[in-house]
Formats: sequence, C-alpha cells, structure tokens
Amino acid sequence: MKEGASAPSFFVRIMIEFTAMLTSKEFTRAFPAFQKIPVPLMQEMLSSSRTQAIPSGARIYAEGDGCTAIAFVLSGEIRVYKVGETGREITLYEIGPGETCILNASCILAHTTYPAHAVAASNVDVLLVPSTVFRRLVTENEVLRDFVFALLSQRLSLVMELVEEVAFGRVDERLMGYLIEKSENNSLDTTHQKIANDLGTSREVVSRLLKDFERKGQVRLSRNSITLLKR
Amino acid sequence: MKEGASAPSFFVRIMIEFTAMLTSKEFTRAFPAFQKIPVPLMQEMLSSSRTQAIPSGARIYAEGDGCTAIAFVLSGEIRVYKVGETGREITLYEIGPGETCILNASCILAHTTYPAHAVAASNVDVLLVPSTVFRRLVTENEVLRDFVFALLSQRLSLVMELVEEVAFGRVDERLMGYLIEKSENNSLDTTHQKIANDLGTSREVVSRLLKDFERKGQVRLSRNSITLLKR
DNA sequence: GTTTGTCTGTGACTTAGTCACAGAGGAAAT
DNA sequence: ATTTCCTCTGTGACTAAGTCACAGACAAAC
Repeated sequence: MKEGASAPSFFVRIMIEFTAMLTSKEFTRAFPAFQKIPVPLMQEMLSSSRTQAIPSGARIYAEGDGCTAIAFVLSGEIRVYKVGETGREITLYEIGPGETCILNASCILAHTTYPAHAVAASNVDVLLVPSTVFRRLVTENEVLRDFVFALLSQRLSLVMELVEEVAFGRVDERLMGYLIEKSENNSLDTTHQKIANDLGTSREVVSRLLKDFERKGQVRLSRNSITLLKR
Repeated sequence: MKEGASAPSFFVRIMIEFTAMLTSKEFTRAFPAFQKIPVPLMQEMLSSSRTQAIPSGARIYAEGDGCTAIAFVLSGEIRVYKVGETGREITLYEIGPGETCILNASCILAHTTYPAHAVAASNVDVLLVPSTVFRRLVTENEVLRDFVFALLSQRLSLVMELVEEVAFGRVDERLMGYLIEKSENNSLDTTHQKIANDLGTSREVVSRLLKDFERKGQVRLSRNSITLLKR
C-alpha cells in the first residue's frame, strides 16, 4: 500500500495486521458488484491479499508516495485531502465501504505517485490487494475494469464539482450544507478546525460564521459540538 | 459526440464535416501510442469514425449532455470548464492534440452525462469514434485501455491540483503564472475577461492586478494585449 | 487543585469579489 | 471621413473571506 525509503511513521507501525484470509462472502458483502467475478479469480485475489485494521487518525498516504497495493475499504472512512503551502487543508473526498482508494489504482496502472494525502477518518478495515495482482486482474476481468472506471469517473466528476464550489461558492452556504450533511440527529461532534480543514477555509472564518448562525437561531454551539436547530 | 432533444445550436450547425477516412499514419502521428494497436482494430476504428472540423468558439458540450462518440483531438485546443450560478467560469483543463475528451470516455464507459462544459478554444480537428465501437475496443485492447486510464488519472491529478490552487493560491500569483505560461514571445493577445474566465475570478480583479503589475514595471498593457517585461 | 493544552471568539488588518459607473478604443454603419 | 455603437478597461464603494495576534474558557493531565 505504501512504500518509501524512510522508516515507517509512528502511525504505520501501530497498524494491526490480520492474518486470516477474508472469505469471498465477507468481501462481496461490501462489494456486491464483485459477485460477478469468476470464483477462481476471486479466490486468487483474496488468497494473495491481506486485511488490515487502521486506527482513526493514522496517516495512510502522503503526497508523492508510491503504491505497492490497492486498498478496498471494508469498513470505516478514509479522508483524501490536499495541503497548501500555508498548512491549510481541504478534503477532496472520503472513501467508504464498498469503495477503493482509487488513487491507488491510478498509481498502479499509470505508474505515478500518490497525488494527495490520505488519513483514516475513523477506525478503518481494508483489504490490501498487491499491485501486480491487481494490474493483472484488471487486465483480465471486465467487471473489475468497469468498477475501477466507474469509480475513477465518479471521483473526477466529484472533484470538478469541488472546484466549482470552492471557486464560486459562498463559505457560509458551504458551511451550512456541510453541517446538514454531516450531522446525525441534528448534532455533530467536531471542532471548528476540523470543519475548516474539510472545507478548505480558516478556523476563524468557521468560528465567525457559526457565531452568526447562532445569533440567527440556526444552531446551538458548545465546545466540540454543534446542534442544528429547527428552521 | 453530442446528443439532445433540442435542435442543434447555431455553432453545431456550422460544423464542417469531412467524409474522407483518416489514414492510420495520420492518426498515429498525433497518437503515437496507438502504433501498438493491431492493424485490424485500427482499421475498424478509423473506418467507423469520422473527422470533424470545429471552428473556434463553437460549443461542443454543455453540462448534462449525453455522449454518442468520443473525440480524439488531431489539432487545436478544446477548453473544458465549469460555470457557477453567477455566470462566472473556471477552466478545468485544456485538451490538445494527442489527447481525447476523456469525459467522453467517462460518459461512455460509466453511463453518465457530461459533467462540465466544452468549447473550441481554437479551430479544432477531431476524430469522432462512435461510443459502441470505442467501448468494444477498450474491452478488447490493452493499449487503448492503458491510454484511457493514464489520461483519466492525469486529469484527476490535474483537477485536484486546481482545487489546491483555487482554495489556497493568491490570485496575483496565479495570474502571473498564467501570463508566463500562456505568453509567446513575452506577449499574449487576450482580454481581461478571458483571463478571469480561465482563472475563475472576476474581470475587475484581473484588471486591478494587471494595473498593479504595470505600476511595478512587470507588464505593459494595451487593449486586448499584455506584454511581459523583463524582471 | 493546579497546570497546560486545546478550543473558541474577536479585533484589526489585507485580499478578493460584487455592483455600478464612466471613459477609451475600435469595429461597424453611414 | 465621420458617427454610432459595442467591447474593453479602470475605478469607487461596498461586502465577504482570510491572516495574524491575542485573550479567555474549557477540560485533560498531573
């Protein structure tokens, strides 16, 4: 999944490795489209792969890293983001169960390096397929090719939408949309800094806008928590 | 290339259609990687395709359009861009000779609609390959698959870079970089509005920044023309 | 209970974008 | 050649967004 001459970072070192092979049934529960893959190919893929548990916060990729495997997410979320020169961040998209880290596929098939940063947004379980196996399976199997194409296309469209949002969108509208999307039971536990990192803006702007929302009666604020009020 | 229930736009109607079949040699001059494609497949592709000349300024795609063909650019430039609610534009990337309109490939292979706008930035010559033929050739031929994958990956990386530029970059630095990149013999003929459309900013901001550059002795301005001075 | 680090809010500033408007330049019409 | 009209450019006045510095509240760690 990640190669480099440097010693593994602290986070990489604490990854827990499962040695038991994932069953076809367990895998296709998260990836239903793979039911169409011939059993011998599925068996080969699973027997040459390994599962990995990644704790929340663990850095998975840095920009410029090479790829030796592609990760299929079984559970949890991986956040893919860019970092600017001033240290500000913006989330490009998140990878959930049933998706792959499609930039892995780009790296493997187009022989490039990882063009963003990736971090575990929660505890994550992945199936790691070695790049040589993956490359050959993509060549041989149309279902897998279609899956990868579809995900790459979807990501391209999504990132193009993000360009439009960032270039033309008002931050207050993006923020409200974010709160609505990310909340569960009209509430979310997060920090202003994390919201700013997702939206690609500055922490002070998020604090100011949230304060405005509170004054307007749209939200209730407390430390590490935001509650959406009925409107 | 473009389908829709509405009558063809003015620009589409004036497209000139070439009926002579493109030779393999002519095609591989623009697309060298295709020399590896077996001759029967190349012949089939060329015999079922047609070339098209598109005049500068012609609208090629609007967001939401379906695709019936994929365009391979033989000469000229196609500009792919997004438009915000307020009418402002931002160029995502440009497609030159030796490239395809890769969003066509996304549409064809992943059964989606065109996720941006495309316009001829100059007089353009394209080879139009019908989507059914393209889909089958991608399935059968690894060279074509690799080509499409590589271009899709490249575009994804490029658009992710653009997110970073737009989110974190200073407009004056992006503008100077743009002028340097787009000028020939330290000069470019364009308008402030066109620059603003490429960079996703407003015309007044470009005018103000160019005036600042002029005051600093970095450029010389005249109507429809900007000259870079030595620094 | 105290200390320290994280989180939040705000002031003062600059940069970027909007809206309105005016003037210059040049293409088109006469 | 002159006039008209359209495009292009520049600027003022405003708001929104981002930066930098700083202070205070909260809560985790000791």
